Amino acid sequence: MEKIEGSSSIENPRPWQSYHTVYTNAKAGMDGVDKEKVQRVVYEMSKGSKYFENEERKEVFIRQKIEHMHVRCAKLTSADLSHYQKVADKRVSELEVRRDLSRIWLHVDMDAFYAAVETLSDPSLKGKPMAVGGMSMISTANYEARKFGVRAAMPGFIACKLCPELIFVPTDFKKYNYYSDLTRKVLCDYDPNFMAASLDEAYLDITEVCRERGITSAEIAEELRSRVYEETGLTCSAGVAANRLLAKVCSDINKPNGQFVLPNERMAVITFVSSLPIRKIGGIGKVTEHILRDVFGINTCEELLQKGSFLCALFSHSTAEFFLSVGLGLGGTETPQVRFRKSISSERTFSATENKALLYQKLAEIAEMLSADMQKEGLHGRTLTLKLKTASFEIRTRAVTLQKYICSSEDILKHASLLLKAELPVSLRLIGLRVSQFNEDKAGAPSDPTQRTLTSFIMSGDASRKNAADRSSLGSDIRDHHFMDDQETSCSLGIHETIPDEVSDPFENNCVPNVDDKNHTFGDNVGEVEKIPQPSSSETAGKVHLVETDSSFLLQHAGNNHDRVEEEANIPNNEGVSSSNQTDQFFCWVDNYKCSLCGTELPPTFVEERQEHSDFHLAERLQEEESGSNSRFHTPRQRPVYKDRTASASHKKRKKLKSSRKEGTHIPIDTFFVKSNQNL
DNA sequence: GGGATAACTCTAG
DNA sequence: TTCCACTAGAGTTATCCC
Repeated sequence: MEKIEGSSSIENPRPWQSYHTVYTNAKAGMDGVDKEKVQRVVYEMSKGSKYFENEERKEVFIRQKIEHMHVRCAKLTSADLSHYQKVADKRVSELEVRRDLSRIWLHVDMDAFYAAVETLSDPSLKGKPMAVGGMSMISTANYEARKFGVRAAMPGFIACKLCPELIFVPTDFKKYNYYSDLTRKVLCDYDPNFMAASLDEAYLDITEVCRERGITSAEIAEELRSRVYEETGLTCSAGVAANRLLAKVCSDINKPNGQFVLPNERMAVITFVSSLPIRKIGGIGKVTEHILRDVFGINTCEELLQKGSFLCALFSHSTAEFFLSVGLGLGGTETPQVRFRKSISSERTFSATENKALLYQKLAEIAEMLSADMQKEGLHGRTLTLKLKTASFEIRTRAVTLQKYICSSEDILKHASLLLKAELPVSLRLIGLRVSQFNEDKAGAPSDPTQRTLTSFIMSGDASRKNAADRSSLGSDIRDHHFMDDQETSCSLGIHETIPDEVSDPFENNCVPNVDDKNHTFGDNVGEVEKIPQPSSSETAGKVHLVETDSSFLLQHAGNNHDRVEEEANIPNNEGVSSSNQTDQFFCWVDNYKCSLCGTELPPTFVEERQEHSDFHLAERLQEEESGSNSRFHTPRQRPVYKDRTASASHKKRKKLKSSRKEGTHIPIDTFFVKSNQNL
């Protein structure tokens, strides 16, 4: 999507070629697929939709980030580069010292798991293109369907276009859990401490079983796959290597029903990763690949090492280290002990609506579902996060940390309603709720978050160091079999302001619809994780940060509901509403395209973004004026309550300025390099 | 300066 | 005809407060 906006089919006869979807990376069973055709169909089916427009917006921001990185690269002097080359060399040396070739890891991955299970249940599906899922989204597709370009995470209606004969089968997680359990019983014989990554994937340390039985890892893999087939009738693929990251890459090489063994020798590893595309690495997704390729010209893992100086110069320590370790073919080799879940959530998509009663009804339903899940697990948490997806696919999250641990649907709904209320009016297509910061009492009785526990007291001493160490030894997506003990989560004795639980509750005065109506259109609430209550050592009382950080908020709400803003935020009447007029006095769009103040390019079609952008400059100017008079910023904060997000106009403006991630020239460049799987 | 918190982003299955 | 899910973890930045 390099230049979709404004381009016609005459200017660009193949606009789909630049439409970056997640469907363009290689996937097992899709070698012979006509990729151009798939891209064209996906593009044709998507263009013009709200989803597509949002993808365009996201693409613009990524391009801006890439531009910023180009600029930063260009500013690096030879002295800088020389310095960062030394930094990179030192880190590579340190990483090399830590290379561990003593363990043998096997990654087992069931072939098209859900589809294979459905075919077992209904043999008439054999040989026919089939997908598990529905019109909105496909969970997985069998290999016959993949030949047409149909794949997981693809909307069903697009899949239909690619393969009109496609058979849809609804998901049935009872079945998948049953077959997953059968498989895991086999895995236990090879590594009782195996790490399940999902229902259909697991990592096994087969070092001991190889040694005890005196056979090779290839033989173990053959035997294991054969036993899984005998027990379940399902095929799987396996990868064997010295660490989990490489084992996962290897399991994909001879898929389906195959295996690949990478010898535990340094040279073999180095040779293997040298030509390996970075996208094959778990943790490097569409965006990271895009940036590494466009900014640094990096396509293979070897090039990560070659460009080490640039990576160390432009990325955070942990991110740069991850890239270098990938270049060296390093990954996790230790088996973590226990791991606890850190959050639990529930979200549902529905037809977009701005009907308040309907939105509160959806919220109530989700609160019910979440509460039921929490009670099943005996979980109580005190941070509640509301997730919203607007009709235009914009994602917002709003969170509150409470003084007490909650798990009842009433408590969840009470606080969630307050968060939602602050966002109204808005047209939404998704509402989600997440609870985190669980208590330590596994029996379920909420503990007092203000009281320090012995565990947290002991563990708090080197919290940050231990967290860093954990990250380097654990694949974060190993989430459902052995949860890491994260009791060392940092804590402090600092006293913070907290939300009184008896806070004035507008929800109680709201007309919240009767939640008895269970005939909602929500899909199955599926959880595939073995959940273990997580202790929390965070002992400080929470505080509220309900101040909007999205620059669009002030504008949106000032424009849509300025009465409320005026009343709640005490903002002068014309501050938000007429911002564009004020801005026009010192700001314009050069060539109707470029910001006269900062040079950010935004096409005329990006109406909302341009509005946000101009208001950003207005806010910036106002802030300058305020800081000149030096007044309100030094006023002590009031005790925070829910209305705090609009309690102080100056406060709000300041926060808005600093965290406006949508504002082109002020976007932190390297904020989004997440390596959730970096240690596999 | 550092811990806690909030918001956002990326990734994976 | 239908028109892009759900769950979870982790990293980064900004802000507040001590």
